[in-house]
Amino acid sequence: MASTIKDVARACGVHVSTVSRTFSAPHLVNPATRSRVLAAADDLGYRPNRAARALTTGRTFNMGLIVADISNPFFPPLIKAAQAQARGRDYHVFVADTDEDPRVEEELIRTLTKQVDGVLLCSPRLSNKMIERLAEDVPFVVVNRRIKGMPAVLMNVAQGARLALDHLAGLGHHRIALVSGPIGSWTSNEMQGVAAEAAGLDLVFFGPNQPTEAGGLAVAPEVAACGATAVLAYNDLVALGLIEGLAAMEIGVPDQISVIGFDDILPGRLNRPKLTTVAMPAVQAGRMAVDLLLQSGGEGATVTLDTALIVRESTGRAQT
Amino acid sequence: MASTIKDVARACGVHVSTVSRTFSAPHLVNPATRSRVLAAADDLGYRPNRAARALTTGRTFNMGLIVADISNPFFPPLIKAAQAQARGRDYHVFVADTDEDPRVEEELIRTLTKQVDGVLLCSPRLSNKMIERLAEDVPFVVVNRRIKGMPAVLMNVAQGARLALDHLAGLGHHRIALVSGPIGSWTSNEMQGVAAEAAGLDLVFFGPNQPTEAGGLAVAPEVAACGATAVLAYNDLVALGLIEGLAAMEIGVPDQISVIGFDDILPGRLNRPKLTTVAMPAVQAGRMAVDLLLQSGGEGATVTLDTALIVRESTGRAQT
DNA sequence: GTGAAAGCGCTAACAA
DNA sequence: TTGTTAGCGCTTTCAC
Repeated sequence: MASTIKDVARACGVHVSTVSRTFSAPHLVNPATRSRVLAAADDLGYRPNRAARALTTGRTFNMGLIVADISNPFFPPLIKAAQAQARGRDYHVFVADTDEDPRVEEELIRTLTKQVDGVLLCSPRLSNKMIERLAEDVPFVVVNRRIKGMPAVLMNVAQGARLALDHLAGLGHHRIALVSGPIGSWTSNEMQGVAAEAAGLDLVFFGPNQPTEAGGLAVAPEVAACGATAVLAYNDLVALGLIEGLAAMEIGVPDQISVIGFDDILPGRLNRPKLTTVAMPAVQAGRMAVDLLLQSGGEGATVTLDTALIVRESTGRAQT
Repeated sequence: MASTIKDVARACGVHVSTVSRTFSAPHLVNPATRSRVLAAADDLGYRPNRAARALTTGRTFNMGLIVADISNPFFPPLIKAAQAQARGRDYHVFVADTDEDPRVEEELIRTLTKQVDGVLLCSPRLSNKMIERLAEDVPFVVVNRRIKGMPAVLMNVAQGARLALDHLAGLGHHRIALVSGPIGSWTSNEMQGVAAEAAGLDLVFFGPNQPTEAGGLAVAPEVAACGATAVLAYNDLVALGLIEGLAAMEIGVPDQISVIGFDDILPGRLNRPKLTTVAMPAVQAGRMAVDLLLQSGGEGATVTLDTALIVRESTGRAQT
């Protein structure tokens, strides 16, 4: 059913290499022949087999996109954007979910390696050393993590955290709970870094936590008990879980406790109260990651994207 | 850097075909040789090139998953599940977003065809005729749509709609607004079919609408004005938008109007009031779709998955 | 049980 | 401008 270059060649009485040329170097073939070939190809519904082509050229026109959890609402917009950008460059993208498991992540990368021109690693859970090792076999662009000498798309979490802390301080909050994410998360570390140098604030640290609603729900009692009047959560999901847990204890947000999340995901925008959050430029990040991967020239380039505080309804003046 | 079958062959002094056999038909090779080959392969970090293998075997161990909008919260769990199931079968999956554009959808399928063993079409926007045509070149499994003779994974929307309507009737609602989705949506049609045969209920129809929060927000005034005491929305996003629009008009849910959505997406679970909804088995659908695609025997098999009403907080007794 | 040879669909020198 | 040839990495007869 599916026609090959041979069929086309036979159909218009030329050699296969001529057909090949019409597609990969059209200017090298006689206009008349070219149009004959094109007509025949169109007629047969011929499409070059990209995998076969890759065997000789070394370029697959495929890329991998590896992510810890597709259903974390933070990722879909990023995936969508990356996928769209890739399509614009005639690339297909393998999307793989590691289920937060480093072993799965490693195995996925290994099996993908030969089939792609590069892979986008989003918030990887693998160690730096392992990533560096794997990078010997396939080009990476890392999103949300900094690894020396490796192209990366970073979001300015520190900036966002400062914005958030300033906002809270401005509302009269002093004792603030910092609810972090999983161990080894780059984002978490950045947040803590900012917290460590925050002057005049009394920060209480909680972690590690699952980066999910459940994680937030679980720490809610501790957070409530610590005497903080505000909390900065690892991400919106955690923040939302936290709010829910607080509500179960009849603690109102923002009346009794203010809550800020990170990411700006859809559920936060729809929540009541609407979540105050640090918006992460996921769409832009997806696009940039693809560009960085494809412009082989820019080795080691690191892009840092701005974040922004979006004040909505989950933060308010500290109760006195 | 990346080693091939040749490298392994040379490393342990056997012919490439022996190495090939060790991986694809281990029982045909002498145990002693086998372990020598395996050792060498491991040593060199050899991984078979799947694309090259596909060239001879005709099986790529790749599949495509095409979806209209990755960032619609309904899809990520389905994608994740499909991806996980595929991984368990040693398959990789190309995920592509069509941006709701049929042309993009067609082009994507065409370029993917040679590179995959089959494709999962989720809520496709293409015409039946076109899908049937494309199916000549690559096996499909369609999700959320019925096309004669084509394997499909359906969710029992009609059942869910009946459940929802019964629930509302039981709460004393008679005049119920039906807020539909886009034109030509299979799901919308199913819902309307059920509505048409609902006895003793006074249904008011609104549509078509965008399948988003904005769509719900936009119809809120009309719905409020129509005198209905309850509404069945096309999906959760629409329901959420509706609730927000109603709130803006100071109409309380469920005190003044009850609202039911479809899908059971995360934002609905986190919303206040928590959304009453008809849960769609997205995870199961993703898994089943993969299974259907892979069990080539089951041609034309159609699976219909049950839906379930999840009563939460957005529905209550009709006000009298 | 293992090697030799052909071929999958395509590209890339090299000739003609 | 076009055809010839070789080969990408792998599998699969077919001999041995």
